[in-house]
Amino acid sequence: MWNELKAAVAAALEAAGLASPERLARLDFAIPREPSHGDWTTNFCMLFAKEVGRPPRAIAEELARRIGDAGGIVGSVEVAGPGFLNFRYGDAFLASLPARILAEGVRFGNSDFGAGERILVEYVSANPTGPMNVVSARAGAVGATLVALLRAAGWDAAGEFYVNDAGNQVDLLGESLAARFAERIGGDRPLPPEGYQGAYLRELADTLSETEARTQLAAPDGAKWFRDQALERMVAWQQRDLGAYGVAFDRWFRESELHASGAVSGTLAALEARGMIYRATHPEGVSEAAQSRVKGEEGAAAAEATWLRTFGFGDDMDRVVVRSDGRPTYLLPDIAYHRDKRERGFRRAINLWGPDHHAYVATLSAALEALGLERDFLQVLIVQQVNLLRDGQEVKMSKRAGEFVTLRELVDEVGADCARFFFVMRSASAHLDFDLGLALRQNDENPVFYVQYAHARGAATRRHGAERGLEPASGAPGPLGAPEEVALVRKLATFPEVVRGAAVMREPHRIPTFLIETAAEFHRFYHACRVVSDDPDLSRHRLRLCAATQQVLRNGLALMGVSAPERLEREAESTP
RNA sequence: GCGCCCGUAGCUCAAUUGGAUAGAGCGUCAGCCUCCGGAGCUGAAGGUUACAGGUUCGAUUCCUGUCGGGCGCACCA
Repeated sequence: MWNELKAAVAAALEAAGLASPERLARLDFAIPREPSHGDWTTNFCMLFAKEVGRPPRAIAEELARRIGDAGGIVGSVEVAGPGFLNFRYGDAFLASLPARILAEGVRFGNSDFGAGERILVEYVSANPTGPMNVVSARAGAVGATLVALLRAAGWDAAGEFYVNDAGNQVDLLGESLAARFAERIGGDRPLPPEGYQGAYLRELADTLSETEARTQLAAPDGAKWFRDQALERMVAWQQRDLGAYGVAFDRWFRESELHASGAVSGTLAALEARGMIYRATHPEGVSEAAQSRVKGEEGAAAAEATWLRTFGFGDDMDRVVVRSDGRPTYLLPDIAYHRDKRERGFRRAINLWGPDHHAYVATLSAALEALGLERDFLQVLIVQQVNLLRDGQEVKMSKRAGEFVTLRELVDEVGADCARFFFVMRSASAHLDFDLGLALRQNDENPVFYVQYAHARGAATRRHGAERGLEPASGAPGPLGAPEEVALVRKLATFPEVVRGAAVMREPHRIPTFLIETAAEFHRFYHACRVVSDDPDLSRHRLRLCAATQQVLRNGLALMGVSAPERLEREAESTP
């Protein structure tokens, strides 16, 4: 519908002699929140009034006269307020919409807006050194929904998990596993001072083949074996937990691949060739603000390191890419990884990071620009932290004490549907309070059930109709008599635009918001309009409207990976 | 000290990349099932959008400052 509107207005602009490529590119439409303002609106007459040299209302009035019906969609156009152009659906279009929705089925809501542009969403990417926490759970829900949204809106999107399997954290993990195995057989191999203390490593040690592990414990290069064992089991564990959560990635990309293929050293060479690399004990490029920091610290400046000129590309100082001892910092493989993404043909990369990495956004963006990638290649979304509550009381999460709620525990307790809906429901950039008690409650405080109930209620109504031999209408559009019917159809009509907007803005939370509103609209309709009645014709048309609503709810829930049950099991009444 | 994110009804949050009269849910109060699932619906009360300026036809949204909360701050990832 957005496309049809744009074409109609573009033609009117052309006819009025006001068209230009720059203006057409900025031409946009929105759905007004106030129903009396129509079904669609655009403010562009106000935006161009100055440069055209005419009052906005005069431009709007001229265009309103020239705009056609946009392929049967638009019933009326009016000029309102300071120069808004408001469009209203025609009755015939609204009446035909339920049938259109059912004909499009799972594709209703999709568009080609992304024009097939390739885009890679990297998310979760939790270090394989311990169980995933609730922030990973949130990132998993948001990331998976974002990928689904981008695909629905016409992008060629893929989801990827970056496995940090090359740093010294993984070495430490292997050492910790060796220590736990030694402990199991009564051997002497102390846990490293910075080692991982969680109970999961003891469990993991128990699954090792005893003979093999004994041999490797004694072998001079046995550390590598423990490292690989620990890594593979941790990654498999992550894959299992995320799978149970309904989050699947197109690829698990390993950092070690970049080292093995020479991509890391190749990236350094490429940066060098662009004159972005120098060796020094101190950074050459430093902002005034960071200057005091550099002077304040003295420990790091013993020997020459290799620096990258990120200062000048938006970072506040240059950064070390190779340490003075010759080992690369984390930054260099990160650059190599993003270079690899670009070379695989992705035009854009979206990364979901935790709040503790937000300062790193400027550094990596600057580094990629220094490498010559497009300025808009990387987009980082910060997924804010989660405050876990239980009936209003904060759940303390301290890793040391081991009271740490994992993704698995969360899914086990509230279910994947509930967890995913709650995480996607709030904008990713805002801190989130997640109340475990509330999520478990199966009543009207819980929006997941509210939406699922609307779907199940539609299904129950259709079952009821079928018992009387009434199936949803399949022929010509029926009249929309009651205002509640019209309101519901209007709401369903907005779904493609909600999907498009959520994808363009990278705001998955708009989907659950829409679903809650749609469910409310359906419940209102259900109360006001008897669906299965003595009038078979009317009954079949209303059953079709139920079916169309279910389709939209299902499509929206599917974007979030949440199920749309045909029936909800009633909670057993505790009263006898 | 510097940087980034956040601040909206008693609580949790929306508000369509600057739009028209700031909306939902919960909680509170008052109503609605002889009828398709009451896990529902209707109504009431609740606001100086933290505060002070600025930009313009128009600001919850953008800019500056103040206050409050969170996170980060040279060869750890």
